[in-house]
Amino acid sequence: MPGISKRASDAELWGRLLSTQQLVSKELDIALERDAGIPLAWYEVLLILAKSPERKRRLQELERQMFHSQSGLTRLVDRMQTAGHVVKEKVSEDGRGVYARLTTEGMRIFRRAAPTYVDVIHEHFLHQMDDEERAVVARVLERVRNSLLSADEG
Amino acid sequence: MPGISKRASDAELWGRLLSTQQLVSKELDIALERDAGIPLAWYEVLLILAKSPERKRRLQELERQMFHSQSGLTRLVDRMQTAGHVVKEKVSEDGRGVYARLTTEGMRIFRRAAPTYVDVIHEHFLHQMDDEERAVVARVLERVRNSLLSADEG
DNA sequence: TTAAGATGCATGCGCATGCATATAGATTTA
DNA sequence: TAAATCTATATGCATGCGCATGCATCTTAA
Repeated sequence: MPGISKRASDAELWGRLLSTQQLVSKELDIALERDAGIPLAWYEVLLILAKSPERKRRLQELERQMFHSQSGLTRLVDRMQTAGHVVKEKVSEDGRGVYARLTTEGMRIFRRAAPTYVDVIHEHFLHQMDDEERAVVARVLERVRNSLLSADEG
Repeated sequence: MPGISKRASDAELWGRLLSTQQLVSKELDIALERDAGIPLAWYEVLLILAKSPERKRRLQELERQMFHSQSGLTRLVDRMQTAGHVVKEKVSEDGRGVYARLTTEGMRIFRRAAPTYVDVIHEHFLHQMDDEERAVVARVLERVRNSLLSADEG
């Protein structure tokens, strides 16, 4: 009954993606908390800022690159500022805007956290597939994402 | 430079999985809220219960099949009971245990929600890949999940 | 140049979550 | 069989989130 088993595995595919994401994220969060004392959400901000010119980025841009609401991002950055990892700075060209800028301390924490993050992703995710499988997964995920992003426009 | 682009796409692969999961989940949540008036988390409970013998399941078992803490599950079921979708019942063989049982109303809501759920998963996820790709993705995700589950035991 | 609307961020509020702990019942052990 | 231990669920508490809204600033157009 290839038809039946095919349908069954189809129905499960989304569930597998979900549990994979949850398990890897949980693993990342625990490892980062242990090795660098920060939650995963903070690492994601540190990563974006560390790759940005002048190690700063407007909240607005952070919001688009992350999956947080606007208010959620404001407060996430607030907490990181309290912890000394970032500072908020006014945007001179736009009186409404605010930059989040990485501090030296924030950069230090990022450097400590990065190897942990990379290790977990490699060990539990990337190393579990060969080159060909990686290519297929990348292609499929990209297609799915584009389908959703273009749907949102309408 | 195949080496460089390969590394670049590797680094992004986890990010793509993450954003795919977030976008599809968001889409599901919005669609279910609109068509059946329930959040995604409720649908997941309804689905498990609807497939269970006598449409009931112990909280303990629900907890294992879902990604919620024990207390989170207690309260999720509480809210669904308040809404009339499930009832909690004592387990006669174990005085500590509690069943969550689907009510007629809960089943009604599930029947209304199911087509929406299935449609979104198909349109935005399953239909975005062919049979061969589906097989690869299923295989890879299963391997990743097993790697994480066996790691947790240690 | 000024009024109408759009944009960027902050904040009050209520909800859901997880952790730690409490409680009640089951099981093991001496 | 009483005490110790373990298990299933509930609950107090702190935290983080999103929505709705507020306020300041920018843009547009007549």
